[in-house]
Formats: sequence, structure tokens, C-alpha cells
Amino acid sequence: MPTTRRERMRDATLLEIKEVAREHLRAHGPSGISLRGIARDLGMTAPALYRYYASLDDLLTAMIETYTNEICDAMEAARDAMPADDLDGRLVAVTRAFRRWSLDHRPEFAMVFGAPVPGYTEPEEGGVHQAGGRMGAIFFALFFELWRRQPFPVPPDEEITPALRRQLRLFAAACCGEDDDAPLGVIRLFAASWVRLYGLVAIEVFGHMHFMLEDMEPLFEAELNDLAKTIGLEKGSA
Amino acid sequence: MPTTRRERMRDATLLEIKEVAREHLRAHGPSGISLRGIARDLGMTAPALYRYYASLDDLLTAMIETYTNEICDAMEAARDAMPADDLDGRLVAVTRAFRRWSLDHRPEFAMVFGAPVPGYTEPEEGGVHQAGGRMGAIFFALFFELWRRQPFPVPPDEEITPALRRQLRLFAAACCGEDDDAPLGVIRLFAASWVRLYGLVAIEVFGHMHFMLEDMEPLFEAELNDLAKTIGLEKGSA
DNA sequence: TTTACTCGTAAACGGCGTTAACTAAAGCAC
DNA sequence: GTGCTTTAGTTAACGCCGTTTACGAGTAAA
Repeated sequence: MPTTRRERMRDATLLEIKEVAREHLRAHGPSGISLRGIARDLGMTAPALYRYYASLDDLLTAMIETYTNEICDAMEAARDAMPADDLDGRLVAVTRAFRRWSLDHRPEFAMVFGAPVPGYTEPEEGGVHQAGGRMGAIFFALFFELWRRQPFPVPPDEEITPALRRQLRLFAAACCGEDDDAPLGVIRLFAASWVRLYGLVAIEVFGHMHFMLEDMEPLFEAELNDLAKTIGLEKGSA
Repeated sequence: MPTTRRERMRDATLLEIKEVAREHLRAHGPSGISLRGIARDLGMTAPALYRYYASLDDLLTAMIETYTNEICDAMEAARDAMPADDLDGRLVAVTRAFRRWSLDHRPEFAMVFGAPVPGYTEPEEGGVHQAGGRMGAIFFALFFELWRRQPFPVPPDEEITPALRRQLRLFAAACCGEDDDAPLGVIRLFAASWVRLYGLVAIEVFGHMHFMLEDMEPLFEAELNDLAKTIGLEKGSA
């Protein structure tokens, strides 16, 4: 047990800072997060926070990691609420959970999936990157297993551009390991599906579709249904 | 002619401010834009800028409007570079122009299409909203005319959820005027296409696809090809 | 020439991230 | 328990920031 008294205190403060920061995020947006403001709420002075986070950027990074893992938790919970053999239902549930969490946590979504605002810190190697991988894996695992059990039609390798083929193969090797019996078309379709899902949710959260639709839910469900059809599920809406 | 000497000077300064702001944007990101910094570069003091923009937010808003119109210009230029009767080629060109501009102007894209960072100023009624409408119109006009000339298969009205149907009808009325002979399926397909395109470009500009693809261009072209096929074009890549 | 207005200044307020020097307390070895 | 080390906090300061106020100088118009 590495839980000395001091370490427990420290971890508690570490967490408390992140929680207060989240309140500020929800109240005043990402740019409303300030060390001085957080310190004030905590009854401390700003420099004290540097004992816990090396900089404001560091805190923001930690927040992004937390939120990414939170989305994953929400998606896994939705997934596990469905029977293990109902892969169709699980995939739909995970997809809906992704949208629901994003709409219920717009500022957090903006931090995780929006433009990397600062002097873009750490593209690789961070916990953020790791958490991002976790989320992709949740989707991909379901997608891939679904194809394994009841293969749906995917574009044949010859129809995929060589340049794209090369990249898909790279991802396949890194993700599926050595058993590369899966055709690249599955991964090609997965990539397209993820992009489509991201676009749907991001455009809704950011409000960039207001010029034509007031409520995006019907379009989301329709698109989800469409996506479900292309991967062999007959019903995606019920 | 409203161009008195003073007004010409004023407009020049107005523009110069926006240009220096853009330099800062490209050099240090959206959060690197500061009135004091701009004033310094201009050989002025910060409060002087308030003669031209009511606040920093106002300047940012003006920048967003400018950039949106710039995208439109780029798209129209790409469109008009193709023969007027080659609607297929025009649509593909416009789509590619949208991506190209976005990649060549990442910080600008982030401002226009990213999360609305500040205390979200003016959702409606601004020049920003107007420019957004202009961009949507460029796409839609091409999309719609293409369908008119050589109708491609669209989902029948009965297959569209009533809730979605209602909204599409609203947009059709506002956009196509009274000649509502176009089936809602066309608009339904347009909405889906726009979301898909947005997702592709946003995910590339923001770098959120690095976990699986290093270069998004092949996927973009493949998806563009796919989109082209669904609206009746056989070749979208050449 | 006088009047009104525009463009710019300097000074100031409060807020920010961050650093440096310092203090008080907690943990720990003997 | 005494003495050393580490830790969590402080205050003071630096240099940024947006914004407001009051004021001066130059221009346009009466």
C-alpha cells in the first residue's frame, strides 16, 4: 500500500482541484478556468496549486484525460447493460451513449474533441493519447467482433487505394496483432463509421447545423439506422 | 460615394487590425490574439483599438466572418474553374476546395468550425450567421441542381421519421422557396453529406484521427468517391 | 473662426500565469 | 524526544491581459 497519510491528502487535493476546475469549466467555458479562481474557491493562493500541477496546461491536460476516460466508462456501461451476445444492440447502445455523454457535457466535449487550443502540448505519449486509444478500442472491438460473427459486406481490397491500404494495414497490425485474417475493408468501413459518428456529434454539440436543423436527434437516429444497415443490422432505431 | 478621406483611413486601419490579428492567430493560435499585442505591432496603444472594435470579442467575430467568406470565395473559385455544365466536377471541386482551405488555414478553421469559445456571442443575426448560410447555399445549390438534372435515388418520404420530415420541410421552405417539388429525401441526403464532409475535415484538421491514420487524404478521397457514387456520379476521384 | 467630432494618448483597475524567497508543519531517523 | 529533511502553504513581485476613464491634438464642417 503506497497510501501514506500524506499521499492520501495529496490525492484528495489533486482531485478536488480538478473538480473545482470542472465547475468553472461548466460555468464559464474552457477559457474561464483559471488557477487563481480555483485557488480562491479552495481557500488557497494560486502558487500553491503548482505543488499539484506543473502549470495550467498540465491541469487542462489532466482534465482532458479524465473526461476521455469518463466517456469510455459511459460507453462501457451502456454496452454492458445489453446482453453479451447481442452485439447489434451493444454497438447501437455504445454509439448512443457517446452522443448522450457529449450532449450532456458540452464543454468537456469541446476540450476533448475540439481544436487543441494551447501550443498543442504533447501529441503522443500522454495519458490523453492512451485514453483516446481506449475509446477507439471500445468501438473497434465491437465492430470487429460483429463482423467476425456475421460478416457484412465490405469493400474488397482491390477497390481500396494503395495509399489507404498501406495505412489500414499499419493500423491492423498495431491493433489486431498478427492474426490479420480480417480484410482491410473492415477497417476501412470502421474508419468511415467513426468519422461519420464524430461529425454528427461534433456538429450537434458545436451548434454548426442550426442553419438547417433545430434538433439533430432525428437525423442522428436516421444516420445511426443507416450505419447499422450497412453493417448488416436490420434495426438500429428501436 | 461615402469615401471621405477619413472614412478611407478608417477602413484601412480596420483592415490592418484584422490582418495583424490574423498573423498572431497563425503564429500563436486563437488564444494568442490580444489587443495589446496587436496595438504594439501597429505602433499604437491598446485603448485606441476600441475606436475600431467594441471589444476583443467583436474583433474575433469579425475575423470569423471574414474567414467564412474566404472559404466561400475559395469554393466558388474552384467551382467556377470547372465548366458550368459539369455539375459533377463542380461539386467535387467545391468539396476538395473546402478541405484544402481548411488544411491550409487550420487556426482559422478552428475559429470558424470549432467550439464557440467565448461566452458564445450572437448565435443569430450576425454577419457570421449570414456567411454560414452563404456556404451552405453554395453546397446546396449544386447538390440540388444536380438532382434536378439527373435525379439520383433518395430515400422516400415514408422512410423518413416524421420528426425529421418536419424539420426538413421547414428548411426546404426557407431555402427552396415555394416550389417544393423536391422530395424531402434530397434534403435528407444533403444534410447527411454535409455532416460527413464536416466530420472528415474537422477530424483531420484537429488531428483526432492520428490514432489510426497518419495521412487522411486517401480516406478523404475514398469517402468523397463514396459520396459521389450515392448521388449518381460514377467517378469522384480522377 | 468657431464648433463638433474623431483618433489617439496616459493612467488606472482588476484579473491572469508564473517565479522566487520564505515559513510552518509534518514525517522520519536516531 | 531531538534534529534533519521534505512538503504544503504563504507573500511579493514581474509582466502580461481587457477594459474604462479622462484628456489632448488634429480634422471636418458651420
